[in-house]
Amino acid sequence: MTRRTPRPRERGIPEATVARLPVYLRALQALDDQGTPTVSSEDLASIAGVNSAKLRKDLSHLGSYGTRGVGYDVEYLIYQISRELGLTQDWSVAIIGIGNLGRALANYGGFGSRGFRIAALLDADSSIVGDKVAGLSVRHIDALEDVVEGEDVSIGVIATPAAAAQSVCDRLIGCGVTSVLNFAPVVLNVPPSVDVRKVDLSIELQILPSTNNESPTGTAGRSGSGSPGA
Amino acid sequence: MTRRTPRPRERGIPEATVARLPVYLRALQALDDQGTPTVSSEDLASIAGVNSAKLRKDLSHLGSYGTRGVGYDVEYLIYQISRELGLTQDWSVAIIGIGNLGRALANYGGFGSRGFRIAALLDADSSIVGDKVAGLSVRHIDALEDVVEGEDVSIGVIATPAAAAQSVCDRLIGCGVTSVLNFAPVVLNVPPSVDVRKVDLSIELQILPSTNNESPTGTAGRSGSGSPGA
DNA sequence: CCCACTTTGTGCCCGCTTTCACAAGAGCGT
DNA sequence: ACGCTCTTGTGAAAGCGGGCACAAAGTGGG
Ligand SMILES: NC(=O)c1ccc[n+]([C@@H]2O[C@H](COP(=O)([O-])OP(=O)(O)OC[C@H]3O[C@@H](n4cnc5c(N)ncnc54)[C@H](O)[C@@H]3O)[C@@H](O)[C@H]2O)c1
Ligand SMILES: NC(=O)c1ccc[n+]([C@@H]2O[C@H](COP(=O)([O-])OP(=O)(O)OC[C@H]3O[C@@H](n4cnc5c(N)ncnc54)[C@H](O)[C@@H]3O)[C@@H](O)[C@H]2O)c1
Repeated sequence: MTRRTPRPRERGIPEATVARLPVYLRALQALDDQGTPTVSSEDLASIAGVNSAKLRKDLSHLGSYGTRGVGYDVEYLIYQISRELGLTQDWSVAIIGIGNLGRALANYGGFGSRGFRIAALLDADSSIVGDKVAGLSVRHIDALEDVVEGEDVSIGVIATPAAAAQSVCDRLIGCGVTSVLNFAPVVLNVPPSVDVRKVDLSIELQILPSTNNESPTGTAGRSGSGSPGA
Repeated sequence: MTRRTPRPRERGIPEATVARLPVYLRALQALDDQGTPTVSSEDLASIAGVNSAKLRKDLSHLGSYGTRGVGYDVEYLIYQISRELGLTQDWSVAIIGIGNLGRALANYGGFGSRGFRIAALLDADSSIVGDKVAGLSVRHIDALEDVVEGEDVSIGVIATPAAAAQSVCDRLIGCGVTSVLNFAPVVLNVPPSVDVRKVDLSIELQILPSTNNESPTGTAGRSGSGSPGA
């Protein structure tokens, strides 16, 4: 107890913590759905697959929202984490490249339910433009600037072939998008003000055998899931 | 009784390094394709989007394969990294859950070219079973054990709904699969001998806005999956 | 043979994370 | 009020990982 202000000039919550908040959030929502009113750090940590001390330290960055001897109020914690993650407002997302992966993403219902609205689908292939995917009409990539402005898009999802990714990214940034989720297997070059996250499925596969193959007999493997995030 | 395992783990390449090796590998293959015989750590680091000192340190874990004053031999380095990652042999992969995501994965050509052979597609929905996807016939989940044994599957990719993921995972482990790539938004419970990696697209999205909202300092974009590592 | 130049491999330091361990707080039964 | 039990919040320590900076090693020209 050294702080008195509920929301001090916090320089920011550690990145590692932020990366785990969504995991806690999902666990909490599951608990909420089944009517659990409160949960201890031990139980929540177990569901989320992390150490309970880590969970408590993570949550302590948000403030003291727990009650000693009792635990955390599930609904209240959901609200606090959502607020911290900026999920209390909706974000508009544009998906660029409506191929195998782009379609899967567009058809996935799990985004909308979390405050992410898929606002537009864009592709360069004129034989795809105009198709209806997940209730949206695919628009031509030339309209990118118009779409971003018109739909107030702040997140771009790149699912184009690798060769097109950088130029698409540049155009997104050019019209004000500050967050990019990239599925193409290339390193995108962006100014520091833009946040890029990369999801590379091939790399995940390549890491898999090596981590496990290394030692002949029972090594200390990893039980939880690893998303180093960085 | 306070001290448990003093960390028996030794003899391995740092996990953070392993996670970057595939990135270097891809950069090297691009160089090889265009006929470049050698490359300096500076240049390779630039392509891979990392610090050159970090790259050198990463490579030093594999051995001293560089030549001072010259750089690294591209082909030789490709071989060494591939060997370290266990990519010199082929791995059989089974995809379970042939929905939006499972289909995208099955249709993706980038896996086969890297030593991963998609050996089987499995689903519980009998209206899907028998369909041809990416040249493979979808088989019923009941045949999982037979398929794993018959095709010598060592990597399972779970693309089922969250509710089915744990049971599918248990069955995979039960018939000898030691590596699992999980796309379902749940934390899988597995014995330490099994390596699970999670790719959670929703989480990536949720992290995106918050990381960028913060202060302008040090928010250089760039990240692995989650990864953070994870 | 020597010197100037290039590039690797690594010692060292620093900051971020994780984990432990425990005091302080909160509820409950008596 | 008191003591017991449960659980949080957090110092402190340990462990990684990143990056600077430099000596060592290799190349090429004269
Ligand atoms: N499908 C997967 O499971 C998978 C796995 C790992 C990585 N990836 C990566 O994701 C990306 C997409 O994969 P995919 O399987 O969907 O490929 P895909 O070829 O099926 O789809 C790519 C789409 O992008 C469109 N496109 C091409 N250039 C464009 C441009 N300049 N602007 C807008 N759209 C453009 C194409 O018309 C096509 O519809 C690729 O970079 C791939 O390497 C995919
Ligand atoms: N599609 C995406 O972009 C996306 C994004 C993030 C996360 N995910 C996650 O990936 C998973 C799959 O997503 P999807 O969009 O492909 O869902 P989907 O509903 O389209 O496909 C799921 C498939 O799994 C099959 N299935 C169900 N139970 C099964 C069982 N016990 N054994 C074998 N197969 C079974 C279903 O028949 C269906 O074909 C989900 O967990 C989802 O949350 C998907």
